[in-house]
Amino acid sequence: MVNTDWKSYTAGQLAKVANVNIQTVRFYDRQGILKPASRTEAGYRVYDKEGVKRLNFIIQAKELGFSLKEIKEFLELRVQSVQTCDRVRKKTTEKLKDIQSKISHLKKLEKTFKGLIGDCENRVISDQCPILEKMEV
Amino acid sequence: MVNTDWKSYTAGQLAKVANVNIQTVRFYDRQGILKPASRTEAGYRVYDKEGVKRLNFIIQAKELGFSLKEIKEFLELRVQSVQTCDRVRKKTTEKLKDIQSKISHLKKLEKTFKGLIGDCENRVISDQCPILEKMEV
DNA sequence: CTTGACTCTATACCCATATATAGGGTTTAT
DNA sequence: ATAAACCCTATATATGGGTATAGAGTCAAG
Repeated sequence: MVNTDWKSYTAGQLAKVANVNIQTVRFYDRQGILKPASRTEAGYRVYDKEGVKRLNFIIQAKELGFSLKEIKEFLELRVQSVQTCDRVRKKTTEKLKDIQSKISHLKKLEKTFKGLIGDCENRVISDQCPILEKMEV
Repeated sequence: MVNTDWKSYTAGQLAKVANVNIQTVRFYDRQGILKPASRTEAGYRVYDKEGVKRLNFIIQAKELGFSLKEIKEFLELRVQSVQTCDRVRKKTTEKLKDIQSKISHLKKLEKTFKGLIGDCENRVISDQCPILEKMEV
C-alpha cells in the first residue's frame, strides 16, 4: 500500500499553492525558515506537506506584524530536552505577552471601527478624525 | 484662566514622549500622516496632544501589521458628508474584516503558545516543531 | 532527440521604512 | 553676546523583505 498522505512539491508548486512568488520560497529557504525536506539528485528542492504548513504559517504570521526573524524564532522553539525547557518557556511566555497585547489592541480597533460604521449609518457628520477621537489609546 | 489642557510639543519633544527618533517624526510628516498643528515663525513644527495621540496610534498600528499607507487611510476616514458616507462605510467594513481575521489568527496563536508552555512544564520532549504541530492552519 | 517548461545559483535591483549626516538657522541660559 | 542645545532642509545611507534577470542545467512529451 502506497502512502497517499505523502505528497511532494517542487519550489514552484509550493509557491503556487501558497500563492507567493517562487523567488520568495527560495528567499525563505536562504533565510533558514523554509528548508526543503530534501533535494533531488539534480539539486531541486523537495517539499512535503509540512513545507506547505510552514509557508502558510509564515505568511500568516507576517500579516500579524511579526518579522521574519521573530517567525524564525517561533519555528525554532521546541522542547528538545529538559535543559532547553526553561529557555523555551521564557521565550514563549514573552511572546505570548506580545500576542495578547496585539489581541487587545486589535479589539479596541475593532470597537472603534464598528462605532465608525454605526456613525456612518446614523449620518453623524464630523470633520474630526473619528479613529483618534474614539480610541482611548 | 489659562487653558492648561493645551500643551505644545516640538518635533523633538514629541519624538521623546513617543520614544521614536526625531527623523521618524519628520518622515511621518513628509508622508502626510503626522502634520504639525502649526509651525512657528522660524518654521519649527508645533504639535499638540492630538499629535501625541496620532503618533501613538501610528506606532501601535504598525505593530499590528498595518503599513503606513493603510494607517494613512485609517486616519483619513471620516464622515464629512452624506456623499462620503458610503465610501467610508465600505472601506471601514473591509478593514473591519481584516481586523477580525487578525484577531482570530492571533487567538489560535495564543492557544498554541499556551499549549507549548504547558508541554514545557510537563516536560513533553519532542523534536518536532510544536508550533506547526499544534496549529490547525 | 529536440523543444518547452520547468529547475538551479548568483547577482542586481526595488520599495518601504527608517536613520544619519552635512550645512545652516534659532533659542535659551549664562 | 556667546555657547550649548535645539530646530530646519536636503541628501545619503541602511535594513528588511522581497522580485527580476542572466546563464545554465533538467525533465517529460511528441
